[in-house]
Amino acid sequence: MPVEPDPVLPLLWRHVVPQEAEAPRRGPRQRLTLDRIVDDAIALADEEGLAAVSMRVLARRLGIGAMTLYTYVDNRSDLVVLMVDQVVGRRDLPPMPGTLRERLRLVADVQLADCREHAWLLDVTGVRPWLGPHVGDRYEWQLSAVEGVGLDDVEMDQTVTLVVGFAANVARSEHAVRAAEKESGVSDLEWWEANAGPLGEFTAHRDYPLAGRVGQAAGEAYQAGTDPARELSFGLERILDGIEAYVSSR
Amino acid sequence: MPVEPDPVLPLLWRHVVPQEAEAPRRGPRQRLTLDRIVDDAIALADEEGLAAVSMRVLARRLGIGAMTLYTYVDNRSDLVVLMVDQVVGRRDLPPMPGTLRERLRLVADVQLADCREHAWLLDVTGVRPWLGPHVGDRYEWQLSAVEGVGLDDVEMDQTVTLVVGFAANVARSEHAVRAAEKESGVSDLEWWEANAGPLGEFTAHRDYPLAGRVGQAAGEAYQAGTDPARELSFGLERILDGIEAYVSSR
DNA sequence: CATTTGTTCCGTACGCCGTACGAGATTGTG
DNA sequence: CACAATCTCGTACGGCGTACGGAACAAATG
Repeated sequence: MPVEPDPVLPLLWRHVVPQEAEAPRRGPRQRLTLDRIVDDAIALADEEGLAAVSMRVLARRLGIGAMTLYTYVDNRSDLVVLMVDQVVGRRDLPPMPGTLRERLRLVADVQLADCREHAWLLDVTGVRPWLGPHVGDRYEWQLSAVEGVGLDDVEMDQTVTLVVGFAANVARSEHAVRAAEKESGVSDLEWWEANAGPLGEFTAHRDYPLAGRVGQAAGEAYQAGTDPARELSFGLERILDGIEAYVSSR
Repeated sequence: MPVEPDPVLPLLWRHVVPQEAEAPRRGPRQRLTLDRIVDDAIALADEEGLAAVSMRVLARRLGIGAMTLYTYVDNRSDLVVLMVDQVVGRRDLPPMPGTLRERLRLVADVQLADCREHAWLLDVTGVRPWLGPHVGDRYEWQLSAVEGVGLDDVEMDQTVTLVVGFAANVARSEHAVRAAEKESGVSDLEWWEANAGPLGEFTAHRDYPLAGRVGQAAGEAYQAGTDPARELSFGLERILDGIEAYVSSR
């Protein structure tokens, strides 16, 4: 059985390929644009999380019937794909600075900023990469940071993946705390105040010499929250050291 | 309003603290053990994914009524917390080898293996870390890899986070492909065969000099799938280079 | 012994979810 | 004008988590 082309692709690339959208179609005009719908879906996800973007809630927000959404989009997961590409396309990508180190730092900063502003991006799974034009633009821009430094093609991809993945992990750990607070309705600090006692009784039955000491230090450092960039910097600098060493060794 | 202690904690630590579980309780004995329930939930998640672990389906698998599950667990998210700690506790942790590099490689390998065998771990979000005894054991073990090399406490945590997070990202990218295949019912290869044409028409309207070249090379390298460890090695070795350089510079 | 009390078990029901289906309204085409 | 295609959207189905209440049961109490 042959596989049909994915119907979400023409939607993703709708602004790149003007196509025959100009041909007048029968029936009433659509009252909304797909851009408007996806923008509202993004706003909703920013405010309430990806799970809150249900077809009914989004439709009500847009002032249309729930099923009307399905005349714009085949299903919910296609909508999420469109959201990702559209939100990635919003950021205009600064020109690459001079040194490799500065370039990769910029790549990480941009990724972290996007994931912080749209934490639901971290919840998007099961999407084939490299689908939409803006994601393509982003990948192209990221690769331009490591072009011409002596890496082969596969290594370029792996380097970008490494840096971008690390930035996403930083955002993910931040997001995990917020998500837990939101789900339970209890702030992180309140939770620890209420549970330090019971937890202490339990851990007393086991030995956690390192975890106890280090966990506390890391928790305080995080709680102090001096520089939000601080969490990023240690890991990122180690990664960049490793990449620079590799590049200059060739 | 004071916050109550989290009722999932006694469940998590039930095997560590024998507590008053021995006291005979009124009413009929519970027909199942919590361990059995969580084990079945883990098996179900391994087979069908975390989303397939619904209270009804799990209860049917266990041969009990759906609502009976709530006499063992307060709610579904508590069940997931128990699943995580229990599955993390299954692996027995090998002793740490001699060099820092070997140690961190082992930490990464173990993390990757767990995430590959139980890909649903990557879907677990909103869980406060450091909750259960086995997660604590794991963290203790991971920290022992970087103990005594000259890092301060916060740096030890960041180093472990860096390595573990990278291994998880490798598993995540593998999982993303499988998840997309499962959701759409179309294998990755089939999808690209069916969509290479349309996608080519779209990308022809835009310039992706690097992304086109590198994406193809990376895709082929992945498709060839020579050594599964290969994907891990490049990024991990760069990270370890960076960590070693930092450690020896102090 | 009988009664009370706290548990376990679980059927029913409510309000969510994604979405299949089909009826009516609206528009361009022959 | 009639026809055909398209948009809009109410209804409905099967899933989800889980609140609630009743029945069965076993230990504590009289």
